[in-house]
Amino acid sequence: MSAKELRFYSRLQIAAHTLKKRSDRQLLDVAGVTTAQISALAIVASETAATQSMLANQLGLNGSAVTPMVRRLIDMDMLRRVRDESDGRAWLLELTPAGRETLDKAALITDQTSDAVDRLLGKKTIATVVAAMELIINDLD
Amino acid sequence: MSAKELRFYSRLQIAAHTLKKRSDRQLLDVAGVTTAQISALAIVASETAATQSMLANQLGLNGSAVTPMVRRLIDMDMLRRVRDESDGRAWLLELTPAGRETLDKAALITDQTSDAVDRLLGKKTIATVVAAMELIINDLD
DNA sequence: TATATTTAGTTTAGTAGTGAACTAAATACC
DNA sequence: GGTATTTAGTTCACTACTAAACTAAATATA
Repeated sequence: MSAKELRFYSRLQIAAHTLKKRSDRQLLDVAGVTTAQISALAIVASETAATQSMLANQLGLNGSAVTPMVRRLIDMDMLRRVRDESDGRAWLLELTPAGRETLDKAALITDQTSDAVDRLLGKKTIATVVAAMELIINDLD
Repeated sequence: MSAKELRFYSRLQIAAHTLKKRSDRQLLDVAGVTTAQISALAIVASETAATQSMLANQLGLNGSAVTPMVRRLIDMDMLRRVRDESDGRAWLLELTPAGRETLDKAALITDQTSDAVDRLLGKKTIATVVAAMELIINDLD
């Protein structure tokens, strides 16, 4: 059966959306942030010199989506930004203590979700799906 | 490797978003509609008595998302709606000739995307991924 | 039959994304 | 060194989603 016959596109979109909805609900409840915001905080935490364009790149987003997202995180006191000394156009992003605390609190939820996915799909299927997602992200002409 | 270690959630979200972005661009260019709108039109076309709650259900959306989506499609003259005789709360949705024409035109693009996915992933992987997405949609507690 | 509950759809305020057009800094190039 | 191009970020108008609170019709129940 082909991608068309199996309605690959629809099922991928609906599954991603269903999982996002569930995670957003739990995260908002426990840590007061959305999954998109946690993704951004996680990237900033893992990079020594995070900029907005790096964020856009790693999240697969347009730069214009990152501007309001960073603004909201700054308003929430999760993130701080300073001008990059070596590039007057760029901002360097860093976590505030509150941002780090939120990231830790959120990990309790995201780990639970991962465990549920492990139980539901099994390691072999997870590896196959992740490899397929990598191909779609990087190699779809 | 577990879902957590492989960052299953992130990769699923980014792949779904990347594919959506690409499809939206092509569809808007050729048929003047988005992938979300085509999904809605496709469901209305396949059901004999489509209502908004059925649409919400099949798309995994909240009902409140469907109201403005249907309104836009009616404004674009792709969809018509009439009160359900047997249930005074519900609307019955049907395609206009322009809606059917758009759906046909869009199929040229969505088929191309499916073909690209077929070449990129292969039938076996596609079947595995679709089965995994079904599990996430239906069986994630 | 009257009341309670469920179901279909809407409204509102907020988050999250797009693409296009823009400013300003950095870089390439002749 | 001056011009052209690229890159970082912003703004704008738009689509698209959420949860919560709502109206009104349908259904269940005491």
